[in-house]
Amino acid sequence: MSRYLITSALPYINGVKHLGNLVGSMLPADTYARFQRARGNEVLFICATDEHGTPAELAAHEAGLPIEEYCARMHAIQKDLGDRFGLSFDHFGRSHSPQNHEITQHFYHQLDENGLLEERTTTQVYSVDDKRFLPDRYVVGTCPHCGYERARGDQCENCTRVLDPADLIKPRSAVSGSTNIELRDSKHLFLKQSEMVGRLREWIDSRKDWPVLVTSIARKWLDEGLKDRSITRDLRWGIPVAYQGKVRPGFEGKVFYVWFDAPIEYVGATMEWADATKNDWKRWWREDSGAADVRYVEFMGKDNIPFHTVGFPVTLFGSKEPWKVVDYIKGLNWMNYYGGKFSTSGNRGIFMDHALELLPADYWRWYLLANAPESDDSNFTWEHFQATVNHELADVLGNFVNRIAKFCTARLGGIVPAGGEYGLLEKETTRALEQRLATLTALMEAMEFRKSAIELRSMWVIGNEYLQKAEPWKKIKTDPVAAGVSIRYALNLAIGFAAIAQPFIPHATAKIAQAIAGKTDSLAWPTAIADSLQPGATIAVPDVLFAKIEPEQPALWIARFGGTDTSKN
RNA sequence: CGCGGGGUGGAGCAGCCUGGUAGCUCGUCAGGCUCAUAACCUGAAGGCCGCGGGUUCAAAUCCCGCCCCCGCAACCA
Repeated sequence: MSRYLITSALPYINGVKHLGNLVGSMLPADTYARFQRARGNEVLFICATDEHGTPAELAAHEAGLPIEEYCARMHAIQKDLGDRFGLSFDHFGRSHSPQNHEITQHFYHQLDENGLLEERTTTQVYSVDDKRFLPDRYVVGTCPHCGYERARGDQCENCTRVLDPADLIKPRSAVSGSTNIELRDSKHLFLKQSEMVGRLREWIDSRKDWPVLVTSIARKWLDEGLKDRSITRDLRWGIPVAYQGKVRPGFEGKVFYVWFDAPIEYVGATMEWADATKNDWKRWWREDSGAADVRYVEFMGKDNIPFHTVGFPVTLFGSKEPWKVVDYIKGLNWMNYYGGKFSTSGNRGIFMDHALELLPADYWRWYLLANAPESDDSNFTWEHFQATVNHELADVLGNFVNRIAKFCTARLGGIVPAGGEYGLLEKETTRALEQRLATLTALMEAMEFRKSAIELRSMWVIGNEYLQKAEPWKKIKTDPVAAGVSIRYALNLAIGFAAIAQPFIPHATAKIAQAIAGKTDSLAWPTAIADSLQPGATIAVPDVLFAKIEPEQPALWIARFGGTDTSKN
């Protein structure tokens, strides 16, 4: 038995996540966690909401709630949605937890002790009316290059030029619109990443098996020369720049930058889990406390890769303590919606709560994983979604289970038939399936979900082919024993199909296992196509596993969720 | 010359690293079956593998140049 620490990129707190976020990290991570558990491995699957930063403060302000309450509510909503999507986190924490305060401040202290922090004064935009410093992107004004009037302080959307907020003509606050803004000096802590380049490059170069997407992004940053990075911000909401209760002099009213404390929350959330369940978090994170044999896998969208290949490792290495660092990074591209980005403000795309109002979680899980943006960005369309669900889930898998269960019930009273031996057809079918099972297992091990889905579907098709050749509906008239053999074999296949599909569609496979085998516990990952049903046992016909999406639905959904307008949001 | 990813039958993808009959799903057409969610199974048509050049006995695959699409450029997360 091996031990797997699996983390998913932390969803940001400021709203319900869309399907692109889901397929970009949480869902593939869950599928891998379920697969490893089914194989009998010890798994700790960690996720959390990322709660700090300016957007959270502004979203809370918009909602008319104190930031603490806003985050608590949004956390509860995201946790509930995750549960309903079947995301099997061992713990879904909060980056604002006391545990994360403690461990973030610990890392700060270690980095400081090791001489990797430096105080520097920077000039920042301050909005007098908002009584707050503004991140560059929250300052808007007229672009000095092209005259675009709503250029952001970091970049002009119109001419794409990179800007400095001081360049803007007639700058104003994006928060309140106030023009009463000024530049103020502010002291911040910089992490001397530049001193870590050699160590990081050595580490990245040693990761021979990482995806190109991941190493190329990481190398790009190193090649360009790592800049020292400010790890503090002038905000109220966040983790204070303090250690053991004492605020660093001159840093009153400042907090750590979210990108410093967010990855640390992987550790923080593990501490939350350990406190809640009386477990030992160090066993998963400290190589001097038993974590040396842990395989640590991180899942994230490509936008997150720099922070996990550079930012977080700098923190861990810089502490000069024996922390577990990531062994493998599964980076995913974007899933687009009709060729454009999912967008909250533009009312484009599907969000987790809306998705579940329309259809059960497994429909979404299957479609998203079978079309996961692994080698390239992928594209969501309702037409494709409908075709995928109807054919692969309803017609191929659902119908296979349904036809054999109904036949057994109608002709044999739902009793698993005894007697007879498997013949050539069964043996050939088993051999074909076991070949594919070996491939599937390797693909799952490699986190190739899209290809795994193809393999799964191929195995289900073999089930239908088998019935077509075995023809129990004919044989039952002439050779009841042979018909019984076919039915018994096909029922066992249904259980096997449920076991291998469980990481993808856990709710439906639980229904299959319950109806056919009366099993309520989760199914183990099979190593062979084996008989698990007792002859003489009673089966039931499961309710329709996957109802079809009606032909007229896509047009209605496009009207509701957008889909024709691909202009920029 | 900023960086990265991609361009393969009507649609969506695999194959490229480790050159050697171009594979899968949907769609289309024809047939079979009738246990089943008007489902399932079988077969067929359809591709100068973005463009140009090079290496080689042989290039979708390796090399060079060009064109087009997407994303990212570190104080948004």
